[in-house]
This record gives sequence, C-alpha cells and structure tokens, in this order.
Amino acid sequence: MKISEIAKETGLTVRAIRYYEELNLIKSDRLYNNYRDYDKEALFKVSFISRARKLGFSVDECSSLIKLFNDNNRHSSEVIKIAKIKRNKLNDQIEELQDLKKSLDWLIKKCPGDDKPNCPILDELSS
Amino acid sequence: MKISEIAKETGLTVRAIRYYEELNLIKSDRLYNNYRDYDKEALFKVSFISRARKLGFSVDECSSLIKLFNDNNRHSSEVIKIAKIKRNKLNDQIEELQDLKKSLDWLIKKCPGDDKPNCPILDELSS
DNA sequence: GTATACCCTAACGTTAATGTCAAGCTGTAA
DNA sequence: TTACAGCTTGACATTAACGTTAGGGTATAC
Repeated sequence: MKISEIAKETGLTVRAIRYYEELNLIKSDRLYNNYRDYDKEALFKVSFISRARKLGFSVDECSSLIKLFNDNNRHSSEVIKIAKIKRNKLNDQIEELQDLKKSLDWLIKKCPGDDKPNCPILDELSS
Repeated sequence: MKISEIAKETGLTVRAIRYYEELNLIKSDRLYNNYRDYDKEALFKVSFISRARKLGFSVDECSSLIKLFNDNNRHSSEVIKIAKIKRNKLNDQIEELQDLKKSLDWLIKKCPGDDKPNCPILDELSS
C-alpha cells in the first residue's frame, strides 16, 4: 500500500505519517521507485498511533507505547504505568480548568451585562 | 517606577512586560536615559493583565479586556460577552479531557498490570 | 576607576505537530 | 505525448508566550 492509502485508512495526513517515520515510530519499505510501501502490519501500527493520538497520548508517549507494542517480553504493568501517568496529567489539567471556570462563573454571575460601564469583572481584575 | 519594580509588584517577568508593550497592550513613558518609567496607572494596568492571564485569558483576550477597561463608554454586556466565550471554551476543553479520561480509566481498569505481556490497553489501541 | 547590577534593542530559540512549498521524478489515461 | 495526479526529499513557516543571548549604555557603591 502507498502512503496516501494508509493516510486514507487511518485518517492521518501524509505529512503526519512521514513525520512519525522521521521520529522512528514507524518504518517503511520502499518500492523500486523509492515510494513508501506498507504491508498490513505497518498499517496496523499506523492505526495504533492514530488511535493513541486520538486518545490524547502525545507523539512522544505514542513512541513509548509502540516500543512496548513491539516488545513481546513486555509486562503489562509497564503499559498501565504510562496510561496512569497520562490519566494523572489529565486529572491535573481538568482540575486546573475547573478552578478557572469556577472563578469565571463567579465573575459572570456578578456582572449585570447591561449597557452601563460599571462592571464587576473589570473591577475584580483591577483590584 | 522602573520595569523591574513593576515586575516584582505584578509577578510578571521583565520580558513579559516588554512583550505586552510590543503588542500595544501597555505604553510606557521614558526617562532621560531611555529607561521605561511607570506611574501608578500603568502599574494598575499591568496588574490587570497579570490577573487576567492567571484567570486563563489569553494575551489576545487580555488585549480586548484592556480596551474595554480603557473605554469609559463601554457596556458591561461587552465584557460579560468575552467572559462567557472564555467560559464556554473552558467547558469544551473540560468535557473533552473528561472524555479522554473516561476512556483511559476504562482501559486501565481492564489491564491486569502484571509481569505478563497480555495487555487490553495495547489490544484496544490495535483493534 | 572598577565592580556590579540595572537598563536598552534586536533577534534567535523553545515546544508540538504538522502545514506548505520548491523542485523534481513517476504512473497513467487520453 | 501531453496532461495531470501522486510520490519523493528537504527545508522553511506556523502558533503562543515568552526565554535567552549578544552587544552595549547607565547608575551607584566602594
């Protein structure tokens, strides 16, 4: 399969796939004309990355996952470790955003939102 | 007041303050030696930006808020509009992260996390 | 007069994940 | 054979919000 077919199958762009190859997440065979050639296993790995990216893993994290995926002697404890680190990061992000949202909600509640200049939001930001 | 004093007061870096000036969020008077000189009103505005940044507003959004802050004919409805847009963005982000977290939680629950290679997380990412 | 700690501008570096473009080879249908 | 679409590498561009460095002027205490 050629790169554009892989792109279509996985929903990634051609550029993204080449980028992952640059970072050694994927390898590609070459045809006589130097076009990249992918077999089913390669397609499998690219799909793997695509799914992991959609799950919120960074390309770097995908790299670690791919290594485990390729490693028949892996321990599932290593995989779950990466997943848990990711989950904790997500938790932190969510909490931070929720704090921000709370503050904003509070300010929004206090602002009349009319045609007069008086505004508790600006007041709060200046005080 | 000199720039480093403003930085100390607001918790921003000197570089950040100069950056905001570059983007025309702030102006500065100059002393005979070309040093930036800030009065109380300027300090006020820099604090304003600092607080808004900490509340999660982007520099660009701060720029809009500053304009309203400077505008005596503003309507508080315009301010609340920006705040609400920001809150909605936050909501979307939070929801997206929570979805990701849910998927991860589900995968983590299913993975034994032992010394054997079998791992539902990798399975799911490949299927 | 010298050490030290400020200040200035200008400009390149950082991070992630591609987008975009140039310049050229390849494959295929009409 | 002449389009035209698709492939190649390589390299610069993008976004946000500054960090960092270079090269140089300034203030002040000793």
